Amino acid sequence: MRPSIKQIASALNLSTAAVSKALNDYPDISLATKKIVRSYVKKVGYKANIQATYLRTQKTKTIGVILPDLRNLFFLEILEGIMSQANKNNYTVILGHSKESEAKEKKLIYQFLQQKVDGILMSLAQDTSKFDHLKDVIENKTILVLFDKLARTINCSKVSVDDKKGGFKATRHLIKKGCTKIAHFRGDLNPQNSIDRYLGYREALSFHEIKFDPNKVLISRKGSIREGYLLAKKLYESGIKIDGLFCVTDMVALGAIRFFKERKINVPNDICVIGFSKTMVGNFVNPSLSTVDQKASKMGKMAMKLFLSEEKILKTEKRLENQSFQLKTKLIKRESTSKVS
Amino acid sequence: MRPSIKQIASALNLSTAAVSKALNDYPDISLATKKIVRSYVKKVGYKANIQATYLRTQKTKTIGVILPDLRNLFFLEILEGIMSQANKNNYTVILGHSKESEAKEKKLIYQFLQQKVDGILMSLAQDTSKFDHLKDVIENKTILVLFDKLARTINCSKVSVDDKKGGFKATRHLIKKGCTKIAHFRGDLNPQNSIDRYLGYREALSFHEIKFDPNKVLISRKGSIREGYLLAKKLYESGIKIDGLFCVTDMVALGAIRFFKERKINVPNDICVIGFSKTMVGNFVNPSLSTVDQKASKMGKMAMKLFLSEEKILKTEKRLENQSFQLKTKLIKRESTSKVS
DNA sequence: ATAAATTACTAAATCGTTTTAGTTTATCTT
DNA sequence: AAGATAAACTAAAACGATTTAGTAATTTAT
Repeated sequence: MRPSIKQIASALNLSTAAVSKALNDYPDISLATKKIVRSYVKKVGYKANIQATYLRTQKTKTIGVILPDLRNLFFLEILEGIMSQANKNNYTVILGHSKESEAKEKKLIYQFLQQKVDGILMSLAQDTSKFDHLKDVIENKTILVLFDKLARTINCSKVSVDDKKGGFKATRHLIKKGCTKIAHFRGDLNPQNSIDRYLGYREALSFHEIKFDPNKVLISRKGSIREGYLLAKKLYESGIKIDGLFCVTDMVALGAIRFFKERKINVPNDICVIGFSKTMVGNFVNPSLSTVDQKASKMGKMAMKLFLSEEKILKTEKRLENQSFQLKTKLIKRESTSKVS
Repeated sequence: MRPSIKQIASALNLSTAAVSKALNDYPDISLATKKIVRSYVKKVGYKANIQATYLRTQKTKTIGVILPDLRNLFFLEILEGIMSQANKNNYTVILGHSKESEAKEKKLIYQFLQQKVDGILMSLAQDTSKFDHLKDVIENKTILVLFDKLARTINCSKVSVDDKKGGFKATRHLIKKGCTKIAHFRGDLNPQNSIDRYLGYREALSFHEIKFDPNKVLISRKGSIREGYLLAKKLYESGIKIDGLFCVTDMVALGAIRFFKERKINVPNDICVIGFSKTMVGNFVNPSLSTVDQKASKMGKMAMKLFLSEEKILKTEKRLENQSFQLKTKLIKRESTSKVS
C-alpha cells in the first residue's frame, strides 16, 4: 500500500499541512523543508490520492470522451489524438460508447457528471435530436467540447470539419474527371455534417453549371456498407443513369462499389465514386477509394486543446468561455475516380 | 449542483447516517423511512459522490483498460466487449494506450493504481519483457486480467486464444488446398501468441508429412503492412519458391498480397495467402483475405467476466483468486485461398 | 530595547460519504 | 412492574487530502 500524507508527515516530524504545502509549492514553506519532503516522497513513491484530492479541490484531472461508434476508425483516430494530448497534460480519459443512441448518450453523460469529470469531449449520436443533456453538462460547470457531429445551438467549444468545402471539393473532383450526371448518397437530416456535405455538392454543381436533379440524391440513414449497396441498387433499378457518385461516408461508397461490381459496372470507367472521411479500408479495396480526408487525429488534438484552454479560463475567471475551430479537408485521389477524362 | 446527503438529511429531518443506510438498504432502518428517502432522492436526482464513497469503501467501480494499439480493430472489438459488460454492471472504464511500449504501459499502470481502479484489464505491449509492473498491480490487491498478449509467469486471470490450434487450422487449410511449399511470416519471439501460431504451423506440416524448411519462416517484428510487403519481397528475391503463405496477422498478409500483386503473382492461384485475427479490412480487399477469427468481442466479454468473478471472491474472501479461459478460433475461408485444388 | 513585521510552521475544519458504537423509545418477559 | 430485548434511529469518527486561521520564533525597524 502506498503511504498517505499522514505517514509521510509523521516520518518527517512535520504536520500534514506542511507536507501538503511543500508538495504544492506554497510560499510559506522553507526551501529546505520542501527539499526534504520532495526527496522523501520520491523515495517512498508517494502519490496523492486523487479521490481525496477531489473532495477538496473539486478537480479530478479526468475527462470523459463519448464516441458514437467504436468500429469506425475515424473516431478511433480522434480518440488517439485526444489521448495523446491528455497524457501529455496528465489527464485521465474515461471512455463511453453511445452506439449512436441518444438514450445511451444521455446515460453516459450523467454517469460522467457523477464521476465529476472536469470536461466531456464528445461527438453526438446519429439519434440525438434533443439537447437537454448537453445543457445539463454546462449547467454543472463542466466543460463541454463537441467534435465532428455537433449541435449548432449549444453554447460550447466545438471542433468541426469544413464539410461544405469538403463536399464541394469531392464533387468538383468528379466534375473535373468529366462526370456530368453525378448522384449523391447523403446522410440523414439530423447532424449538420451531412447537410453541409450536401450543400457543398449543390454548390459545386451550380458553380459548374450542372443542373441539380433531386432524383439523384438518396438518403442513407445509418451510413453503413449495406445501405450503400441498397441505395446503389435502388438508383440502378430506377433507371436513372449516372457517371459519378459522391457518398456521405466511405462505408456507403464501399457498399455502392460492391453493388456496381456485381453488375459488372466498372468503377471508375463507367462510374466514378468518391467517399468522405478517409478510413483505412479505402486504401485496400479494389479499386482503392478516393475520399475526402478529415484529419481525424488533428481533430482529437484540437478538441483536447480547446478543453485545456477553457479549463485555464475557468480556473482564473470562474466562467466557461468557449471557442470553435474548423478543420480543413483534403482531397485524396485514388483509383475509384482515376478515369482519364 | 446536485444535493449532498447532508442536505437530503436535513430536508427530511433525519441524520445523514439514516439516509445513507436507507439508500444502502441496511436492516436497522424502517421500511417506511426507506420509502420516504428513496422517493425523495429520486425526486431531487441525488447520486452518491463516487470519490467520497471511495474514501470509505475503497471501491471506485472503475476498471482500467490498456490496449497496445488503438488502430487495430481487433483490440477495438475487445474494448467493445469489455465496455458492454462494464456498462451492464455499472463499471466505468478508463482507457490507456500503451502504443506497444513497455515504458508507456508501466506509466499507465501506475496512473491507474493511483486512480484506485478496482481492476486492470490489459493486453501486453510487444515491447514488454519485464513484468515487475504487473506484479505491483497484484501486490496492490488490484485485480489483473490479461488478454490476448499474456505473460505466462504472472499469476492472474487470463483470456487467451488457442493460437496453436489456430495456426494449425490455417496451415491445414492451405495444405488441403493443395499447397505443399508453405511459408510462414511469424511474429516476434516475445509474446507467446506468435510462438504458438508458429508451433501450430509446424504441427500441421508434420501431421501432413510435409518437411519443415526454416528458410521459409521469416520474422515480422511489428506486424505491419509495410513489413509484410518487405518480407514477401525478401522471400521472393531469395529465390525460394512457395505456393502458400500463412501470416501471423492480417496486416502482414495484406502487405504480402500487395507485393505479389505488383509482381503479377496471382493470389490465390499462384500463392494462397491466409492471415490471422479477422480484421474488418480483410473482407474488402481484393482478393478478400482468408483468416483465422479470434472472436475479439467475446474475448473482451470474457475478460470482464473474469474480473467480475474475481471481484466477487475478493469481496467475501479478501484474496485474489484467478482463472483462465481459452477461446477457440474459427477458420474464415475467403478468396485469398479459394484455389480449386 | 521594544514593537512591528516576517518567516515557517501547526491545528483544525472541510469535502461527502460510510460505519461503529451508542442512545432512545417501545415492546416483550416473567 | 421491573428488567431484558428489540427496533429505529443518531453522534461522531474515519477515509486522505487541502486550506484557512492562528501561533511561535526570528528578524527588522525605530
